Amino acid sequence: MNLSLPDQSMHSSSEGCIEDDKADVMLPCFHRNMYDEPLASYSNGSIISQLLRKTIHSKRALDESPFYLSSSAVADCSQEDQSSVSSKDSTVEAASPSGHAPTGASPEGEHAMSDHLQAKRARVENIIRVMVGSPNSRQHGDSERSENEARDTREAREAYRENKRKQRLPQHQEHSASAQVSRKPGSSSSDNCNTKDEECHKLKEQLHSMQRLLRHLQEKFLQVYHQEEAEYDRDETEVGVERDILEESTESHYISAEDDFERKNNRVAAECKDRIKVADYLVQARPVPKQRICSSPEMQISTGAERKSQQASSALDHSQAEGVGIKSRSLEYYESSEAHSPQDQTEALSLVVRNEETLPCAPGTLSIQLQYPSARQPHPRASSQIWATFQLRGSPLPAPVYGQNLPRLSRPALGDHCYEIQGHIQPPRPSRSSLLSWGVTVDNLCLPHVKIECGELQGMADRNPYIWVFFLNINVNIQEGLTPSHLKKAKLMFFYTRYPSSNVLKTFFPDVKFNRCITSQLIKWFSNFREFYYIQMEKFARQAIVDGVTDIKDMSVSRDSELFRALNMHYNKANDFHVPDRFLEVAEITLHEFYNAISATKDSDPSWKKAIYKVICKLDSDVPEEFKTSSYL
DNA sequence: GACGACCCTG
DNA sequence: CAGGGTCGTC
Repeated sequence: MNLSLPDQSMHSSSEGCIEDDKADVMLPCFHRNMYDEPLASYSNGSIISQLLRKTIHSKRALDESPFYLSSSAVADCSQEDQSSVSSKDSTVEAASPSGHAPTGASPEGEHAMSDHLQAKRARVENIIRVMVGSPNSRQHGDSERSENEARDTREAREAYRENKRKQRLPQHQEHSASAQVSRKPGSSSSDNCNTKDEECHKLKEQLHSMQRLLRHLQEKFLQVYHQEEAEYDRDETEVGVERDILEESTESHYISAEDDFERKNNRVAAECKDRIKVADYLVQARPVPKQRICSSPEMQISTGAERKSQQASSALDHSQAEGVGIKSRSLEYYESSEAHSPQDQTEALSLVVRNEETLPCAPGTLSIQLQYPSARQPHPRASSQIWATFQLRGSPLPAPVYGQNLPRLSRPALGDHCYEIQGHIQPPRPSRSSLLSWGVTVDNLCLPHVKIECGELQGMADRNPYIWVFFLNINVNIQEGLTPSHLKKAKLMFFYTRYPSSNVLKTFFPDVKFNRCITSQLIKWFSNFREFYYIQMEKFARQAIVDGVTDIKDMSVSRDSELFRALNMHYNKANDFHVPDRFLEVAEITLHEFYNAISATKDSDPSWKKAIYKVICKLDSDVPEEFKTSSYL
């Protein structure tokens, strides 16, 4: 078994390098969807929303990144699209490979067009109108402009009654109208060929304008992502939830935001506030029978095939099928090589067991709180975020809850705007009847309600693309507790730092609500890691001496060496993480330190290792920023 | 005395 | 990996 896989860098395996991906952010969307797929596939909402959804899905590296949409970006594209719309020359026939005979593009020629073609044109214009300005936007300030445009269009094409009718359709009918577009095959005469070519050209221009918009949005996204990496203070956003929500609608803090965008932003905020019961949204848990937990582990464990299948599902599939950006999934832990069934997890549960004996467990509730960011947010652009805090309520929650597999946010396969809850709430010891109330999977716990709420949001987003600004930044935090994933993350962090400070731990476990116990436990973890590390070093150093090694130059640590394999197996059991070269260097230095000390018989001193510890402590390196992402693993 | 690191044990 | 004991530091 080759334990050193140079190509399995953490950047490429889980997130992808941001810089590398930057150029291709939208390619999957446009290369495939924009030109190849029929527009009917976007019938479930605005095309922009759908495209954003797909595009975002292709950019998983931007998870949890702050994002804001500058008004200039919107204005640019809107202007382009508006002009395209007002050209009144677009049609979906442009995408048809069949081609049709040309026709005159003059008003006279248009009048000669068949009613059928006119109807199609009207529908296409309607689609474009949906893309350019949402009904919500029209309601709040663009209505005059839209109506004027519509009136101009009608005046220019008096004969287009169909067009008139379509443009007056209420928003819920617009979707169905747009869905009809590509279902009707073209049947125009050959006289329309020139017009169609021109319309084809116009439509492509509109598509390109949308492409530019998306590129602009994603550049902004990346820009903010990089600027905010080290600045975010989660605690600031967790307090004063409702007050902040209220304040948010009147306070905008975008550095480069212009009035237009701020107005839209506040409008969306107000809309969210009205339509969502933001704070204190409690969903009652529904306990499931004990047998379901104890005797049906397959219900809790996703097989590899299942997981692949789940991950293969696109964001569109999930979103359209369920209308929600939050899904549950079996905990990654159970799919890893560390444990293959709940019963395998035993040793790490002592804390939980200890607590559950003193804390009665009643049916839990899952609180979903969508928060607008605090006005005290240190970074102005962070005010474009919504925080969705998942919090267990309703009964004493065993704390710390390490080993209990609380739902956690994970980098989703669904897209950056779609967050999922992974894991299950289940008693760590299924045999304990006192914990049956926790024996509910997240699926059964609350997701139907969550879906409803998120479905509302998504529906809003479909009608108003601007709300995607907020969707993109929904973040989910569990309130407290360390999960097996946190342990795995800590082990990987050990490759960089053997002596992390509590501040470092807090920084790199942003989804953990720190208290004294949590901090101690994390520190204890690293203490255990060090213990294993130094034991291995001493063992191999002594073995080298026994083997007759006389020069430390003969003691190197490579990815093929037995020492590295032992360490890698301990900290990176799944071997899905590319251990940094620096760790090999530190390991080699440590090995040499032990060798030299033992050779000098310093080990007769009871505290002979302390000098080595001091040396190794200084070799700590910075943990990559990527580890700050709670769903990094 | 609180806290953390280390050591040892299970 | 957790718990308990010891020791050093503040």
